[in-house]
Amino acid sequence: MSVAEGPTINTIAERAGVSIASVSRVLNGLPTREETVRRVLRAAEDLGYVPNSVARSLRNRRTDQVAFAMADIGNPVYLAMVREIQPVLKAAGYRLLLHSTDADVADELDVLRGLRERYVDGLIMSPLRGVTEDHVAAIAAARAPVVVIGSVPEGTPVDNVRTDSRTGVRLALDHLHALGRRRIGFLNGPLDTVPGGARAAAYREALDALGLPYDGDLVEVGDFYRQDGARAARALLGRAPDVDALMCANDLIALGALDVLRRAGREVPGDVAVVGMDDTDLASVAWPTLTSVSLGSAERGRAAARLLLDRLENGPREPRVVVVEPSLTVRASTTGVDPE
Amino acid sequence: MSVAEGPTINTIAERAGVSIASVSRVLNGLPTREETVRRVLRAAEDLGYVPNSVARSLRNRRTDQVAFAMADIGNPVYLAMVREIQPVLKAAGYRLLLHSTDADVADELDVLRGLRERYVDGLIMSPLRGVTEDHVAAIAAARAPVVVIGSVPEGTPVDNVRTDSRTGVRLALDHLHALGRRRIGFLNGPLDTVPGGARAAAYREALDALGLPYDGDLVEVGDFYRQDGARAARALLGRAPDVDALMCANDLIALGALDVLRRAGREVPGDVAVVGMDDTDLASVAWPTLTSVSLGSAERGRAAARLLLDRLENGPREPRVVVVEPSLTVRASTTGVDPE
DNA sequence: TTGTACGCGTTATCAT
DNA sequence: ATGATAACGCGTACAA
Repeated sequence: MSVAEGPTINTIAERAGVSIASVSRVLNGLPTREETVRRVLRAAEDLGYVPNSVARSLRNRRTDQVAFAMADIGNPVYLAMVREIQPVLKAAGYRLLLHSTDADVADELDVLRGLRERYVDGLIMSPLRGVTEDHVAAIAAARAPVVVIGSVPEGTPVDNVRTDSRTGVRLALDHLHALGRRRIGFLNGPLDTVPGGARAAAYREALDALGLPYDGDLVEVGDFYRQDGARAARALLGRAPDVDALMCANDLIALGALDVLRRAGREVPGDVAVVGMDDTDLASVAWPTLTSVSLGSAERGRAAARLLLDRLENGPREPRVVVVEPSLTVRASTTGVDPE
Repeated sequence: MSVAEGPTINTIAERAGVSIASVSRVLNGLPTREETVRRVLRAAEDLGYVPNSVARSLRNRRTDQVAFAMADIGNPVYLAMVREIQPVLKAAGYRLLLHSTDADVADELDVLRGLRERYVDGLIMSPLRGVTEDHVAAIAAARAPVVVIGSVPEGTPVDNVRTDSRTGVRLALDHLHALGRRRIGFLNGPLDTVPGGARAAAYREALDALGLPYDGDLVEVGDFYRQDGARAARALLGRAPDVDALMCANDLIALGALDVLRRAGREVPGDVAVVGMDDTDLASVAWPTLTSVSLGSAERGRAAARLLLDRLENGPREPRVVVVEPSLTVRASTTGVDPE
């Protein structure tokens, strides 16, 4: 509430009867005569002095801030990432800034261009619709290190944390096949998103590998949210009532599918087995609990934070790629049995 | 990746053959001779100039940043708040900084004291264990406006957004009573937290109002997470097998209770009705879907952001209090019927 | 050991 | 209309 001006090193210098240089030295622990140290510290204490971080940033050319730009804070995947990123940065003395781009490419580019204002020392970004030429250009002009979570075009000079959703889909379909399912439907997200595109290809590949035919009636595309999943599931069930399993491009879609199956009186997994993707917190809350492909969101967040810190502390070096392996968390929506 | 130094107004001035004052004027849209404007803009364009936000902050004494400090990003309640706060701030031109204090009072105080570094223009804070004298002192010394989400001691000079969990508990118990439940258990969070304490009192009051006796066997205290809820539910069921309803201090606790009831073969709501609190996303995902007391997390977040913006834009004024009314979202865990 | 003076990049005041 | 110059608060090379 108070609007009083804060004390600066000048105020302290005056009060302690020394120069601002001495004040600065004492405050930064540089060798100083004991008497001077005492007087400065005393004055600083009395005045309740706290260094101005903005001035310090200007002088030091670093803000001790890092930003994380994601599509949508509401998505549990990004939440899992933030949860891991935050403590890593905090431990290293960085503050975390959050950008929500609403999966809007223009917004993403704004964030990247904004880096030139130097309000952060680095950025972790997870672009939904992929890294375009514009992204690459903006990253190059950014003058601050960027770590991208998600796939980037071959040869893009950026630190990069990715997963292998292809293998992820494969794990899921293998699992379903082993359970005897042969009519495996696929509820995907938008094809113009990176995950959507990759998962579409992966689905066909996995079918091939299993010797199952591709049937367009078994595929439905919507957005990545629960209602879209419900809509898609309804459509697919109408067209292909004999479907005996649903592979979903993320957990939210799977939840929507579960809703629809329940209302339609189809048993899960008895009639239709369901697999989600991302293995979010929701998977263990759903009923039946949801078998889900983990793409290591938490690990990816942590890895990205570490890559960025390393770059911030050690400067330029070869761009690095970290790949997080997917895994399958089996729950009741495919086996009928809940893991402890 | 590049480490090139960025152009400053000096660079531009040189290139355009004018003084830095003119550059600044042009860039800030102050009246300037057309010829000068053209040359400056041209130079700025050529050089890809972007103003340095740190220098600007130092000069303007404002950072255009606001922080939100919460106990735990993992908690869906705070997530709901962030989701609302972010767009409001963004629209007003502020960046959002996130602090996770792990419900640690010392951490909260650190954040408040940190305000004196002036790295943000304002702060929204949601202290779990209440506003202590230390908080009040730190807020007063902060030299940046603070908005507290949660209750604050009477007369504390801070903008404040609160809800009325007392009424919230009352709504839930009325609902359960109307459904014929008479042995209503209570799974609470830690009593030394503000929500925990308030809800404990509210539970007794509501029982009184309904003419139901208070029975210590029907009350269990744990932490605010799912496992704690499960533990508490187990204990309570052991002591009072005749319980016919469970009021839970938040949704996570309720989820834990649902897990236990299911394993124990108790029907929900047939044998035991369950009510959660906070009405998070999880409530509609759970099975059965969870009746939950909404404490307006989203509204509270939005209100807090607005209060802060108002204070930032209009300066000192009387501290204000916004109260968000609770409401009950009825779902299957009490009625057996899903809404819609 | 200490003080003076300059630079970090902007904005704003005051002459001209 | 424009330019020189003084802040904003801090850190440090250099001189004393």
